[in-house]
Amino acid sequence: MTPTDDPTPLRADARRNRERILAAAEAVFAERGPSASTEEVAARAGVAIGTVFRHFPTKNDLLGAIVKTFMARLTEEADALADHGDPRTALFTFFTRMVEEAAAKRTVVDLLAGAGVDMGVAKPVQTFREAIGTLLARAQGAGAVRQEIRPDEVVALLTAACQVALQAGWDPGLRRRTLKIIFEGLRPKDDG
Amino acid sequence: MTPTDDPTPLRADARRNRERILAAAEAVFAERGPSASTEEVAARAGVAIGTVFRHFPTKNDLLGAIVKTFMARLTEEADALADHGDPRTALFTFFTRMVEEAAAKRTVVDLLAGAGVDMGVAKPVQTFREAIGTLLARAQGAGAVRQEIRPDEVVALLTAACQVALQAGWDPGLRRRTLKIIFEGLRPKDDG
DNA sequence: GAAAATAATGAGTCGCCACTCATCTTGTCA
DNA sequence: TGACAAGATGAGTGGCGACTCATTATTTTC
Repeated sequence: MTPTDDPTPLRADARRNRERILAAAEAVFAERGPSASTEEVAARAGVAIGTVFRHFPTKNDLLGAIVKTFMARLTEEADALADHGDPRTALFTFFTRMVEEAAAKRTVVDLLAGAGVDMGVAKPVQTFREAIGTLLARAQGAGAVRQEIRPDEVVALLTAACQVALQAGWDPGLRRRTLKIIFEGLRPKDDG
Repeated sequence: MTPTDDPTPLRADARRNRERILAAAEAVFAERGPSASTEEVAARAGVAIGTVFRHFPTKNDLLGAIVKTFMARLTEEADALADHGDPRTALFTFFTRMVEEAAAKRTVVDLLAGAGVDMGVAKPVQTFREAIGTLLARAQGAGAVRQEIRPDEVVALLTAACQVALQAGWDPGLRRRTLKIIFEGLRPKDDG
């Protein structure tokens, strides 16, 4: 379980380059989406193209690594809200925050919502869904969300909202109003 | 305005091929999305690749033609519902129908929601938005939708739902339940 | 401070795909 | 029916992008 006792520890320069590549890939894919070229990632990382492929044998592996990191970050955030936030608002806060970030995370949104690309991120995605489930359960316990709503539906709505947040011409006002409609749909009828 | 008095009417075989290409393109792009190759369209149409490019000088032109047709069909459908349907349910009926079709219309959904590809379909899209606006106004007039909701928000929600309907693993049950949440968000508070 | 192991380099390969054009075919019209 | 314009054909071009590998460079190790 400890990541430090790998069979063959990386050489110093290799470790450094790996980090640079991940950082560059995150930036490039965030801007240009998953179809950005590996060349561009290499250039941004200040590294030759071959080095990228040494660390990540296929482009899919690179994308998978990014998505895994991002999902972990989101899960952590959801867990923190579940532990320390107001149960009545935590789900809505998280939802809003994630949609706001969506525009900057084109790749993750595209891949999560997109065609059935697999790339071995099933486990992080599952963990993420569980974190959402916790937020939802707490909101329901506090009477802020209708009882019959299931985690799958929330994840679907969340994905949908993020997808649309990528669109051009989505000003913050429209985003806020659209989210409000979704939230109204989640709330119990008698909620003020 | 009459499309028959073009400067140079098409030859019989050209007219026939044009129709075949459009039909093939609609099918291929529906299945494989907008990244499907022009070769595949030509093959499905039973026509050489050069013929496709004679009728549609760029792939974008071909995509634009398909999208235009589809938007026109949708607009027509929305107008029909506005004229003959129950105002209380017409918007919801249309919404549901369009989302159900989304899985079969990958290209249109991708392009509508996607990056700012322009391809000269601005006018049909505008017309479509107006048709949605009519449906919405009638639903509001009948008290089936809250007054403060604007057409832009409905279009955003519609696009979002269609986007997500493309996902693998979306069974009809999940789709129905998710749409229900959205519809709850649109309805007035005191609505049964 | 070499030798050995590991990593970086980047020109090159391969396949895909939008698009072209010289040549052949077919519809049209007198 | 024959001549000509309009259209169809499909091998070819160019560019792009994922991926390879022989060579060169840098660490590590003793």
